[in-house]
Amino acid sequence: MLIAMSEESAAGRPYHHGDLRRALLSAAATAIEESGPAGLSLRDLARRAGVSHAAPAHHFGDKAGLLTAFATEGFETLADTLARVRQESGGSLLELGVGYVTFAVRHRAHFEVMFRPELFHRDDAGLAAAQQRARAALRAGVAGLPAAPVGPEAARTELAAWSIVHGFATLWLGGALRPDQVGDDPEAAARLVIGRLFASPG
Amino acid sequence: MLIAMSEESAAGRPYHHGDLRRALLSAAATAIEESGPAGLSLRDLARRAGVSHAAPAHHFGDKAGLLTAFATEGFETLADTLARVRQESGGSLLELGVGYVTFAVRHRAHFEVMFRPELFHRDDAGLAAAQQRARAALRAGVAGLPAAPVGPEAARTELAAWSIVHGFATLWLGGALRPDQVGDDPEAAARLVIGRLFASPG
DNA sequence: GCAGGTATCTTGTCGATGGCAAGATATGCT
DNA sequence: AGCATATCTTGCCATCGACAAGATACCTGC
Repeated sequence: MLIAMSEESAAGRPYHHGDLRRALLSAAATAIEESGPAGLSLRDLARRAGVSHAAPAHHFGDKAGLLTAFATEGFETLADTLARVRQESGGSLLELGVGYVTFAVRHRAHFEVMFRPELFHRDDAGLAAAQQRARAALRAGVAGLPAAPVGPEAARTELAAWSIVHGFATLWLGGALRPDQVGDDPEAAARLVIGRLFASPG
Repeated sequence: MLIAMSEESAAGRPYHHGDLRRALLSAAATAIEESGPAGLSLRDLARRAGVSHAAPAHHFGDKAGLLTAFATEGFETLADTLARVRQESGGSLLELGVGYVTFAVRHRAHFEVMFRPELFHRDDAGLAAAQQRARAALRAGVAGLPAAPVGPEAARTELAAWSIVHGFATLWLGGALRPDQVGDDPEAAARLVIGRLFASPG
């Protein structure tokens, strides 16, 4: 519950590792980027953090618990990213979509876990709250359009926007898009694709 | 190499199981629908098929080999589905997109493996051929539009269409869409969403 | 400052899994 | 009929997730 970051963290290894929970989540990102969520092993994370094989269970209960925390972290980062983009771009839905893709590419490991509910505890309260935050950020992007749709049309627009950016991100991460066809810059490619759906007002 | 479907298959169990390869692929679909690709176990498949735990390895080499065959099967079915839809709908890109979503929902297990290259051998020749077939079916849908785009614009349209249907299917399968917001009929919801991108010419 | 309580981590174990090796058995070709 | 081969079985090992029990360091209350 408290942050036990003493001066020891600078010198030797902090006591009882000091911040194992964070270290494990960080190691998980690296491991998932290397081998995907299916190849993740709690024992491998423990080795990366330099602790015994059973240490992770204390912080997360089980493997799904760790991935629940990992997904929650992802949804929070996504919500923050979208909020910041909306601020900086003046409410452009195009830029919001590009921000979504940017998040997926830069936080590939998180993104790959976030939408795979069989990997984590989908009824976790913190997770649901983070999901709501991210969802609200997306909705605000649609609601803030100059010619903002209302009612069912708004929901449809939101879902269409979400679908196209989510689909592009997923296809990109899955390696389904040949570099010689879409280039090697995911943001530029995303901008062209999303532009096919919405003309940028900003 | 040959189909050993003798008259025994009707009476008792066919000898040496008869068609274990097919039985394992079929069992894999059921198992993946139940627990996702990550929870798949070769030993569980062997139990479902009534053979010893090492039997699957003979047909597929390893787990990734089985999933390679499984993904190939998926791409072939997808290509067939898209070709049939294009025939029946008279070349409507909207209906082609709906067909993509229908495939994903009705062959959920296949779809969940097909775009996760870390699960299979991505350099497999048969897999690549099946991917090409499916990809060509999608491209033909764009090329057959009444006002068919050409050059880079065609590629952009193709990618936008693929992204929006793939994204919608992925979000639907991942349970990210609340039934009270999009209903419980994926095809109807997909039609509305895709319609946001392309007006149906058919 | 110290003693009890607690959070954190370790060690040991169990059942299950993937993969490999070696052997058994049926099939088909000659 | 006999032999080569495809198919399947048995046995084994390293690894994994989960659990139980114990050790260690911290922290609170006095």
